[in-house]
Amino acid sequence: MARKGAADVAKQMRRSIESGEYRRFERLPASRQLAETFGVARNTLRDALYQLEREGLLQTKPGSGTYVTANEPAAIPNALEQAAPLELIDARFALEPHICRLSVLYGRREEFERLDELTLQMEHSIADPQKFAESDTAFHRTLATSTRNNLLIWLIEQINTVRSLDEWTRMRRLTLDPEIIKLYNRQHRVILDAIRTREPESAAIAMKDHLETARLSLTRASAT
Amino acid sequence: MARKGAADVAKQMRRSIESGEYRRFERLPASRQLAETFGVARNTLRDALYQLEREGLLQTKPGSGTYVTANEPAAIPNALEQAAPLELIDARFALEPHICRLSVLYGRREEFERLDELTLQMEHSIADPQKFAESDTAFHRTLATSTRNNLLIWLIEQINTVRSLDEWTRMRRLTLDPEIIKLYNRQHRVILDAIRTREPESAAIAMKDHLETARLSLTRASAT
DNA sequence: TTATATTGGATCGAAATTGGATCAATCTCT
DNA sequence: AGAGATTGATCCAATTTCGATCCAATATAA
Repeated sequence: MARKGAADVAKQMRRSIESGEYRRFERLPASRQLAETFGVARNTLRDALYQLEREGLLQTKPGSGTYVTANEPAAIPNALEQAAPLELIDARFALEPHICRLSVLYGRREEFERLDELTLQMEHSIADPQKFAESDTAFHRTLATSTRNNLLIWLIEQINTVRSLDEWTRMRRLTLDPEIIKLYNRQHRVILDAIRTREPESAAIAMKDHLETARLSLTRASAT
Repeated sequence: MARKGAADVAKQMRRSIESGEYRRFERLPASRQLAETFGVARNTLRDALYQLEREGLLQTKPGSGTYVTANEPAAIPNALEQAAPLELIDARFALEPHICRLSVLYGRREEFERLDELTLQMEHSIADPQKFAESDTAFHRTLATSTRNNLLIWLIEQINTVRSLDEWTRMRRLTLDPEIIKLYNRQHRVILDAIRTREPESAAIAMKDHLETARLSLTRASAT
């Protein structure tokens, strides 16, 4: 073999196409540019393209460009459905602490009152996991809303979509015993208080604690 | 340099339609105006429209206008298309530092090598904002990939579709002068080094610095 | 209804961009 | 050392894009 390899480039491009980065009918960048992007000679890149063309993924027209002929867009929404429980926790770990910080900055009084309401609801749902879960979802959604950041709101919505899937409701029945709910409620209080007193870092840390608890109860449940 | 082809315009419009930016039965802007919007000759734009018409997405009536005929998937709602520049920065602020931490935990050597490659490319693109931006996008995408978290990867993909929109390319032209690119390159190095030496918090902090810089240059550009 | 403006449709040559092809030099692995 | 792959460079032919101009169909306002 040698340094980079036409096969390696082909492999990488195949993944890009299958992942939906390039979709049907779309034109790939020019071969000269693609070669530079992959850090490879144009000759090698053309070998890679030729390989993919023989597989029926691409079609290249002289003087025009190289076009994607096949592709399965079904892979995109699957990323959400197939998300593993721990993957979801990690995603929330990334998003929600910062959402707390932004909520401190941009949140409005009426949203904080709404959060207070939802927390009260959860505190009255200690024996009802179903109702607790609904309020909990609304709590995190409202938190996202209070950032006034449409993109973040949308991202949280997507994550909530995952949480409402079948497997997740089952998982929740396993983890949501009254003791856990009480703990979650205390944590929600801490988060809300920190936001109301305008302490961004305290709020973020409180959220991290909350998510850490969720991760623990999840791993414990899946271990049994 | 890289001229924009009809297929590229078609790609953008296809995604705009599928994302719901243009709704069913709605009339598109006039072809002359659309051509200017895309920074392309009217001839090229018409080729793009013709492609989309053959795909059944559009229908054009001489003397009247071009109308959207299909648009049901609604997989990606408006929130993504209408995201403001600062909203996007905040979303990345939430996601990417934690992605750095996860990359330290789960990243593989070949991905770090790919990141190194991309950094080199960016360091050779100081005078070419277009190429820099492409490599930059790939850098952050690869970073997400290295977390092995499909949900996070998907979220970053969604955000990247926003970054590729028209307004963003225009905004990039305003902010990406050689000095800024050099600074970004240094920051990318710091991030990558921290990940390679397995220092999650350093990597996260470096990423925060990087995004803070991006935010500053953005606010400065929009202030002028 | 009529006049005017706006829309898409079509064509043209010049310039730019694209993929196709080839070759000697160099590198990598056996 | 030898076989095979990669590189970097050059030239070529096919195609596209551009910018401009003119035409026809429709929409709008008087």
